[in-house]
Amino acid sequence: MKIATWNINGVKARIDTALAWLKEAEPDVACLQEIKSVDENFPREAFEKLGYNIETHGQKGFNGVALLSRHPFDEVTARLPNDEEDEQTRYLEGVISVPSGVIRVASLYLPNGNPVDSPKFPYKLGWMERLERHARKLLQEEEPFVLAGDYNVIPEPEDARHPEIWEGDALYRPETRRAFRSLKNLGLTDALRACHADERFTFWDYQAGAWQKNIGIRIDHLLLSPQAAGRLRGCEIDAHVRGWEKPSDHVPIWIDLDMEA
DNA sequence: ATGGCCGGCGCAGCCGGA
Repeated sequence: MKIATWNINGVKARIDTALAWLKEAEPDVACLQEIKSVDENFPREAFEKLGYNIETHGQKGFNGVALLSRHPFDEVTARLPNDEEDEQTRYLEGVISVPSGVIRVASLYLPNGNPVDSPKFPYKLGWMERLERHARKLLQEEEPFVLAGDYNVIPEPEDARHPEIWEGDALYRPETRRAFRSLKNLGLTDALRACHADERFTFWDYQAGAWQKNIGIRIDHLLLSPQAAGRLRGCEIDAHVRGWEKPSDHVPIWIDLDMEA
Protein backbone atom coordinates (compact mmCIF):
# COMPACT_ATOMS: atom_id res chain seq x y z
CA MET A 1 0.00 0.00 0.00
CA LYS A 2 1.45 3.27 -1.17
CA ILE A 3 0.84 6.43 0.91
CA ALA A 4 2.20 9.73 -0.40
CA THR A 5 2.35 13.32 0.79
CA TRP A 6 2.88 16.43 -1.31
CA ASN A 7 2.62 20.16 -0.75
CA ILE A 8 1.21 21.12 -4.14
CA ASN A 9 1.28 24.93 -3.63
CA GLY A 10 -2.16 25.64 -5.03
CA VAL A 11 -4.53 23.05 -6.48
CA LYS A 12 -5.79 25.38 -9.22
CA ALA A 13 -2.28 26.15 -10.47
CA ARG A 14 -1.16 22.53 -10.06
CA ILE A 15 -4.10 20.49 -11.33
CA ASP A 16 -2.41 19.22 -14.51
CA THR A 17 0.87 18.48 -12.72
CA ALA A 18 -0.97 16.73 -9.89
CA LEU A 19 -2.98 14.53 -12.26
CA ALA A 20 0.14 13.63 -14.23
CA TRP A 21 1.94 12.60 -11.05
CA LEU A 22 -1.03 10.58 -9.74
CA LYS A 23 -1.22 8.68 -13.04
CA GLU A 24 2.49 7.94 -12.86
CA ALA A 25 2.86 7.15 -9.15
CA GLU A 26 -0.54 5.57 -8.52
CA PRO A 27 -0.58 6.04 -4.75
CA ASP A 28 -3.39 4.39 -2.78
CA VAL A 29 -3.53 7.44 -0.55
CA ALA A 30 -2.28 10.97 -1.26
CA CYS A 31 -2.07 13.67 1.40
CA LEU A 32 -2.02 17.14 -0.13
CA GLN A 33 -1.13 20.45 1.51
CA GLU A 34 -1.48 24.09 0.53
CA ILE A 35 -4.47 23.46 -1.69
CA LYS A 36 -5.26 27.20 -1.29
CA SER A 37 -8.90 26.56 -2.07
CA VAL A 38 -12.22 26.53 -0.31
CA ASP A 39 -13.85 23.08 -0.22
CA GLU A 40 -16.58 24.10 -2.74
CA ASN A 41 -14.00 25.03 -5.39
CA PHE A 42 -11.74 21.97 -5.05
CA PRO A 43 -11.63 20.23 -8.48
CA ARG A 44 -13.08 16.97 -7.18
CA GLU A 45 -14.21 15.51 -10.50
CA ALA A 46 -10.72 15.44 -12.01
CA PHE A 47 -9.43 13.37 -9.09
CA GLU A 48 -12.54 11.22 -8.87
CA LYS A 49 -11.98 10.19 -12.49
CA LEU A 50 -8.71 8.62 -11.35
CA GLY A 51 -10.61 6.58 -8.78
CA TYR A 52 -10.07 8.63 -5.64
CA ASN A 53 -12.39 9.38 -2.75
CA ILE A 54 -11.75 12.96 -1.68
CA GLU A 55 -11.85 14.80 1.62
CA THR A 56 -10.82 18.43 1.94
CA HIS A 57 -10.33 21.00 4.68
CA GLY A 58 -9.68 24.29 2.93
CA GLN A 59 -9.95 28.06 3.24
CA LYS A 60 -9.74 30.99 0.86
CA GLY A 61 -6.32 31.83 -0.53
CA PHE A 62 -3.98 30.07 1.91
CA ASN A 63 -3.24 26.77 3.64
CA GLY A 64 -5.71 23.94 3.16
CA VAL A 65 -5.19 20.17 3.24
CA ALA A 66 -6.77 17.23 1.43
CA LEU A 67 -6.87 13.44 1.52
CA LEU A 68 -7.29 11.33 -1.59
CA SER A 69 -7.89 7.61 -1.16
CA ARG A 70 -8.71 4.70 -3.43
CA HIS A 71 -10.08 2.90 -0.38
CA PRO A 72 -13.16 4.23 1.42
CA PHE A 73 -12.97 6.54 4.42
CA ASP A 74 -14.57 5.16 7.58
CA GLU A 75 -14.35 8.50 9.37
CA VAL A 76 -12.72 11.86 8.77
CA THR A 77 -11.80 14.58 11.26
CA ALA A 78 -10.60 18.08 10.47
CA ARG A 79 -8.42 20.05 12.91
CA LEU A 80 -6.33 18.97 15.86
CA PRO A 81 -8.06 18.73 19.24
CA ASN A 82 -8.15 22.04 21.19
CA ASP A 83 -7.99 23.89 17.88
CA GLU A 84 -11.45 25.45 17.93
CA GLU A 85 -10.31 29.09 17.93
CA ASP A 86 -7.80 28.49 15.10
CA GLU A 87 -9.16 29.57 11.70
CA GLN A 88 -6.18 28.15 9.74
CA THR A 89 -6.90 24.87 7.91
CA ARG A 90 -3.87 22.66 8.52
CA TYR A 91 -4.95 19.18 9.63
CA LEU A 92 -7.18 16.46 8.22
CA GLU A 93 -7.25 12.90 9.50
CA GLY A 94 -9.01 9.90 7.99
CA VAL A 95 -9.48 6.27 8.94
CA ILE A 96 -9.20 4.23 5.77
CA SER A 97 -10.54 0.72 5.27
CA VAL A 98 -8.25 -1.70 3.49
CA PRO A 99 -9.06 -5.39 2.94
CA SER A 100 -6.82 -6.44 5.83
CA GLY A 101 -8.03 -3.84 8.34
CA VAL A 102 -7.84 -0.09 8.86
CA ILE A 103 -5.12 2.54 8.80
CA ARG A 104 -5.30 6.10 10.06
CA VAL A 105 -3.68 8.74 7.85
CA ALA A 106 -3.30 12.46 8.58
CA SER A 107 -2.46 15.20 6.09
CA LEU A 108 -0.83 18.05 8.00
CA TYR A 109 0.57 21.46 7.12
CA LEU A 110 2.62 22.65 10.07
CA PRO A 111 3.02 26.43 10.34
CA ASN A 112 6.16 27.99 8.87
CA GLY A 113 6.77 30.15 11.96
CA ASN A 114 8.78 32.97 10.39
CA PRO A 115 9.64 35.59 11.41
CA VAL A 116 10.70 34.16 14.77
CA ASP A 117 10.22 37.47 16.63
CA SER A 118 6.55 37.59 15.56
CA PRO A 119 3.51 35.74 16.99
CA LYS A 120 3.95 33.25 14.13
CA PHE A 121 6.76 31.43 15.91
CA PRO A 122 4.91 30.74 19.19
CA TYR A 123 1.92 29.75 17.02
CA LYS A 124 4.14 27.14 15.33
CA LEU A 125 5.45 25.80 18.65
CA GLY A 126 1.93 25.70 20.09
CA TRP A 127 0.74 23.78 17.03
CA MET A 128 3.56 21.27 17.47
CA GLU A 129 2.58 20.83 21.12
CA ARG A 130 -1.01 20.07 20.14
CA LEU A 131 0.21 17.64 17.49
CA GLU A 132 2.38 15.81 20.03
CA ARG A 133 -0.49 15.62 22.52
CA HIS A 134 -2.71 14.17 19.80
CA ALA A 135 -0.05 11.67 18.68
CA ARG A 136 0.39 10.50 22.27
CA LYS A 137 -3.32 9.79 22.44
CA LEU A 138 -3.36 7.94 19.11
CA LEU A 139 -0.45 5.75 20.23
CA GLN A 140 -2.57 4.37 23.06
CA GLU A 141 -4.76 2.65 20.44
CA GLU A 142 -1.77 0.53 19.31
CA GLU A 143 -2.90 0.69 15.69
CA PRO A 144 -1.15 1.62 12.45
CA PHE A 145 -1.18 5.35 11.70
CA VAL A 146 0.79 7.75 9.54
CA LEU A 147 1.27 11.48 10.21
CA ALA A 148 2.23 12.80 6.78
CA GLY A 149 2.80 16.28 5.52
CA ASP A 150 4.76 19.49 5.28
CA TYR A 151 6.25 19.80 8.77
CA ASN A 152 8.27 22.92 8.00
CA VAL A 153 11.02 21.35 10.12
CA ILE A 154 14.61 20.65 9.05
CA PRO A 155 15.35 17.88 11.56
CA GLU A 156 19.14 17.67 11.27
CA PRO A 157 22.06 19.52 9.60
CA GLU A 158 22.27 16.80 6.95
CA ASP A 159 18.73 17.68 5.91
CA ALA A 160 19.90 20.95 4.33
CA ARG A 161 22.56 21.60 1.69
CA HIS A 162 23.67 24.71 3.58
CA PRO A 163 22.57 24.26 7.21
CA GLU A 164 24.49 27.33 8.36
CA ILE A 165 22.17 29.54 6.33
CA TRP A 166 19.17 28.24 8.30
CA GLU A 167 20.57 29.17 11.72
CA GLY A 168 17.90 31.26 13.41
CA ASP A 169 15.20 30.37 10.89
CA ALA A 170 11.92 29.00 12.28
CA LEU A 171 12.41 25.79 10.26
CA TYR A 172 15.67 25.05 12.05
CA ARG A 173 15.54 26.82 15.41
CA PRO A 174 16.58 24.67 18.38
CA GLU A 175 13.03 24.92 19.78
CA THR A 176 11.60 23.64 16.49
CA ARG A 177 14.03 20.75 16.19
CA ARG A 178 13.54 19.88 19.86
CA ALA A 179 9.76 19.74 19.38
CA PHE A 180 10.18 17.46 16.35
CA ARG A 181 12.55 15.17 18.29
CA SER A 182 10.11 15.11 21.17
CA LEU A 183 7.33 14.01 18.79
CA LYS A 184 9.50 11.25 17.34
CA ASN A 185 10.61 10.17 20.80
CA LEU A 186 7.04 9.16 21.61
CA GLY A 187 7.92 6.16 19.47
CA LEU A 188 7.28 7.36 15.93
CA THR A 189 9.49 6.41 12.99
CA ASP A 190 10.77 8.93 10.43
CA ALA A 191 10.12 6.75 7.36
CA LEU A 192 12.74 8.32 5.10
CA ARG A 193 15.49 7.94 7.69
CA ALA A 194 14.42 4.36 8.41
CA CYS A 195 15.18 3.58 4.76
CA HIS A 196 17.99 5.95 3.72
CA ALA A 197 20.93 7.59 5.49
CA ASP A 198 22.12 9.84 2.66
CA GLU A 199 21.22 13.41 1.71
CA ARG A 200 17.68 13.65 0.29
CA PHE A 201 15.57 16.77 -0.12
CA THR A 202 11.85 17.43 -0.60
CA PHE A 203 11.93 21.20 -1.21
CA TRP A 204 13.90 23.47 -3.51
CA ASP A 205 13.15 27.20 -3.55
CA TYR A 206 11.86 28.78 -6.74
CA GLN A 207 14.54 31.49 -6.48
CA ALA A 208 18.20 31.68 -7.41
CA GLY A 209 18.30 28.40 -9.33
CA ALA A 210 18.01 26.34 -6.14
CA TRP A 211 16.78 23.24 -8.02
CA GLN A 212 19.48 23.44 -10.69
CA LYS A 213 22.15 23.81 -7.99
CA ASN A 214 20.49 21.22 -5.75
CA ILE A 215 20.23 23.65 -2.85
CA GLY A 216 17.38 21.92 -1.06
CA ILE A 217 16.00 20.95 2.32
CA ARG A 218 14.08 17.97 3.74
CA ILE A 219 10.93 19.28 5.43
CA ASP A 220 8.18 16.91 4.25
CA HIS A 221 7.97 13.86 6.48
CA LEU A 222 5.99 10.72 7.19
CA LEU A 223 6.00 9.70 10.86
CA LEU A 224 4.80 6.16 11.53
CA SER A 225 3.31 4.50 14.59
CA PRO A 226 5.09 1.27 15.64
CA GLN A 227 2.29 -0.78 14.06
CA ALA A 228 2.79 1.06 10.74
CA ALA A 229 6.60 1.04 10.98
CA GLY A 230 6.52 -2.73 11.33
CA ARG A 231 4.95 -2.91 7.88
CA LEU A 232 7.32 -0.41 6.20
CA ARG A 233 8.79 -1.78 2.97
CA GLY A 234 10.25 1.40 1.52
CA CYS A 235 10.25 5.21 1.35
CA GLU A 236 11.14 7.28 -1.71
CA ILE A 237 11.10 10.91 -2.86
CA ASP A 238 9.80 11.69 -6.35
CA ALA A 239 12.41 14.42 -6.84
CA HIS A 240 12.14 14.33 -10.65
CA VAL A 241 8.74 16.03 -10.37
CA ARG A 242 10.57 19.24 -9.39
CA GLY A 243 11.98 19.34 -12.93
CA TRP A 244 8.55 19.24 -14.59
CA GLU A 245 6.82 22.26 -16.08
CA LYS A 246 4.91 24.37 -13.55
CA PRO A 247 6.28 22.48 -10.55
CA SER A 248 5.44 22.99 -6.91
CA ASP A 249 8.50 23.98 -4.86
CA HIS A 250 7.90 20.72 -2.89
CA VAL A 251 7.96 17.20 -4.34
CA PRO A 252 6.00 14.07 -3.37
CA ILE A 253 7.40 11.65 -0.81
CA TRP A 254 5.84 8.23 -0.26
CA ILE A 255 5.99 5.02 1.69
CA ASP A 256 5.16 1.45 0.75
CA LEU A 257 3.46 -0.46 3.58
CA ASP A 258 2.87 -4.19 3.59
CA MET A 259 -0.84 -4.30 4.42
CA GLU A 260 -1.35 -7.93 3.39
CA ALA A 261 -2.92 -9.92 6.22
C1' DA B 1 18.93 31.69 0.98
C1' DT B 2 17.92 35.57 -2.67
C1' DG B 3 18.95 40.66 -6.60
C1' DG B 4 17.28 36.62 -9.43
C1' DC B 5 10.11 33.15 -7.63
C1' DC B 6 5.52 31.81 -7.33
C1' DG B 7 0.23 31.63 -6.25
C1' DG B 8 -3.91 33.98 -4.81
C1' DC B 9 -6.67 37.74 -5.21
C1' DG B 10 -8.54 40.33 -8.52
C1' DC B 11 -7.01 43.47 -12.12
C1' DA B 12 -2.31 46.59 -9.29
C1' DG B 13 0.47 45.42 -6.39
C1' DC B 14 0.61 43.37 -1.96
C1' DC B 15 0.71 39.25 1.17
C1' DG B 16 2.40 34.76 2.35
C1' DG B 17 5.51 31.30 1.58
C1' DA B 18 10.48 28.73 2.86
